[in-house]
Amino acid sequence: MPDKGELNRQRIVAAANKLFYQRGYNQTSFTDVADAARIPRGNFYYYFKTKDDILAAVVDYRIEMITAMLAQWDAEIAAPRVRLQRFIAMVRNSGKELARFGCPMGSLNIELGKAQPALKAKARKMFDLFRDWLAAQFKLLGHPDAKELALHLLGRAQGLAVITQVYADTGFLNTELDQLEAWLDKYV
Amino acid sequence: MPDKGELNRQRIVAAANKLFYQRGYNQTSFTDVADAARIPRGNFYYYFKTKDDILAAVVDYRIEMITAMLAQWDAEIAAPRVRLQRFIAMVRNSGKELARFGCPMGSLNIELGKAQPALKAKARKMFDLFRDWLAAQFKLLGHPDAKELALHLLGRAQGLAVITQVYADTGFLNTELDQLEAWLDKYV
DNA sequence: GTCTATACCTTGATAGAC
DNA sequence: GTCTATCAAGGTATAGAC
Repeated sequence: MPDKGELNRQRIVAAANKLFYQRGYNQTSFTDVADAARIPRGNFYYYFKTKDDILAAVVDYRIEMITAMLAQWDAEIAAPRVRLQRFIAMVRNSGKELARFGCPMGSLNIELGKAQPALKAKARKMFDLFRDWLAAQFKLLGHPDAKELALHLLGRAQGLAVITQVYADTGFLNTELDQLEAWLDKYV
Repeated sequence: MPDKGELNRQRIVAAANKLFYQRGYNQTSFTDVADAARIPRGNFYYYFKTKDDILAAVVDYRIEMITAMLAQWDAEIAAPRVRLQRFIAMVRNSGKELARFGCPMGSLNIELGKAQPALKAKARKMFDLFRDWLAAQFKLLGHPDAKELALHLLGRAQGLAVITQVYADTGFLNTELDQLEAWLDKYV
């Protein structure tokens, strides 16, 4: 069984993960995270020395989540085309959160990309996971330009996330995702 | 001729506009703006009472710029299809800035959308300008679903901006814009 | 491992002399 | 209109008792 320290660490990462998504990294303070995790501020530094360390742990956590999700899709779904549909279904299921807070991957990368290059490099790895997984599916479907198609789909999803957040509405998201599904069926 | 106060005000807005884009709104301090505008910190408050006031002025400034640009396109270009191509050309010409700082409209809306709803409402108006102008062009081309098409094009551009910033590369941007131009020629 | 207290800095913002 | 001095609040981070 995990020791108490490890449990506290996990609580902190989970709380930070949520806050960084909902408020943004720079808009979340140490105190916010400590309060949410119900860890006294002083004790906090036993687990993480700097705020950047917390972000690194949060990104690692997200990378683990994404990796596990993609592995599960691979295990559950044999057909690449259906796997791609699963990706689109995930975006659709995230509609409510997208409308409120945008894409967790996209918004973090945009925030860090402005003036925190070291942190951004780490955050970009989340994109790499999806890009490579999508490209693998397109390749299985016999597309030589698999990487371009992967970026196309990823870019479409990011654009939808932005519009959905800007207008705080999922209507456009759903019609566009319908079109993307039709495109997958017809042309891919 | 404008009085000195008005000139100072304009200098502040111009400096803030640049910094809010390059660093983000919340990551830009009063001091940053004052230094960039070369206005002593104390004197600063003669022109703007709060940071939100500066943002409001910056958004108004951007709205003026966008409005003027769209009006100029309308005046210079008669054919709606060519106007739409002009929009795509603008995105293409912004490649370098997109790679470094993302889309000025998109990144601001995403940042403010997280936890500053009042400020976000104002920032969204920039999107409205483009959406309505694009919709007008599609309508002139006889499309009953002009608003959907406008949001589609706007969303595509936003998605490209995100991918371009995440990977700090304009290669994908340009190939995708080529495809968008072909789509305009063929299907619109 | 846990927690209190606190140092030290930067922030947005004000007062008031000139 | 301009500028100095300063404030209170909130930020990250540390020292050290328990």
